[in-house]
Amino acid sequence: MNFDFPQLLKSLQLKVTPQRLAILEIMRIADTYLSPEEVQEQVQQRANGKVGLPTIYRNLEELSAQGVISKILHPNRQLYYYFCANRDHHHHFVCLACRTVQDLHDCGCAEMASQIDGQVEFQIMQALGTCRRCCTQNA
Amino acid sequence: MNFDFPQLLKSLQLKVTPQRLAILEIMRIADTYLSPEEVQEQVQQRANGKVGLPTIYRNLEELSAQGVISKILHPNRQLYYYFCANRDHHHHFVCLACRTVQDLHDCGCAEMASQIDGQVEFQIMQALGTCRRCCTQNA
DNA sequence: CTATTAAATCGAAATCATTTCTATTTAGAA
DNA sequence: TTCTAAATAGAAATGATTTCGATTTAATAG
Repeated sequence: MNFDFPQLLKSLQLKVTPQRLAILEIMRIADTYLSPEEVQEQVQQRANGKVGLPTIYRNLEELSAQGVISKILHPNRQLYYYFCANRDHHHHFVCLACRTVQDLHDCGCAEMASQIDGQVEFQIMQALGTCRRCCTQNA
Repeated sequence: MNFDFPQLLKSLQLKVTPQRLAILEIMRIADTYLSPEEVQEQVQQRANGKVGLPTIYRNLEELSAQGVISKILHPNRQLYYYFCANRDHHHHFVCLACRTVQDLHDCGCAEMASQIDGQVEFQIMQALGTCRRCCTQNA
């Protein structure tokens, strides 16, 4: 992963705006997944200024579409986002209690794809639950 | 799959209401996935009477939670439901064009689960795209 | 068959995450 | 510096989904 965000944005043909840089930086240092509103709060704290929620939504979606951050589908039907430096093909296990994310490497994606009679455009593979740490604490 | 819906409902400790039976029947005969509103329309046509949307939503969710029908997460963020007679562990490939659903058998779920350091509560595995038939037609 | 009761339904209204809209600003190219 | 397409801001709209209270009903027991 390229941590030179200005350059990263340029390579994606996106303008280098302070808002985008702030969003990327917040996402990078977060160690849990965040909701758009949480991203807004933290961006505003950091920048000491206002950033509109539509801007947050738009950028998170763009960055997610470009594969820079990953989207998390929560059972509560809200969207969350997570910055993952790992560029290899992999999936996530999401702890709903502490909001941490584990990378999962081995998967059957290729095997599954080979069974599909058509062209895959979206693929969702995600496990959600309670990580061992949280399981232990609540036991 | 048990197609004796009254008995099925009893086994799930759900009351056997005309609304539930109508929903199950509509889902069973549908050959594509349906939105809650579409289920409502078809239920009302069939029953020649009104059924409230909250009833539809509640029942689809209950039946989905019990594994009787499966939920489809659409990129447009709406929920759709699909009745699948196949009771074995499997996943789906969903055609966004014609709304048909293919069963996918081989998957790496077990392998993925074994990597997870925690307890899985929800697992989403779904591929969406365009089936071969639709690919061909639009080419 | 009737009484009872918890579950289910109805319809209206509320919710609220997300998106749209339009005016304004700004990054980046010329 | 000028220009322009892209990006942002703020307010407002959207619309799928959920909640609420009142009413009905399925199912059990007498």
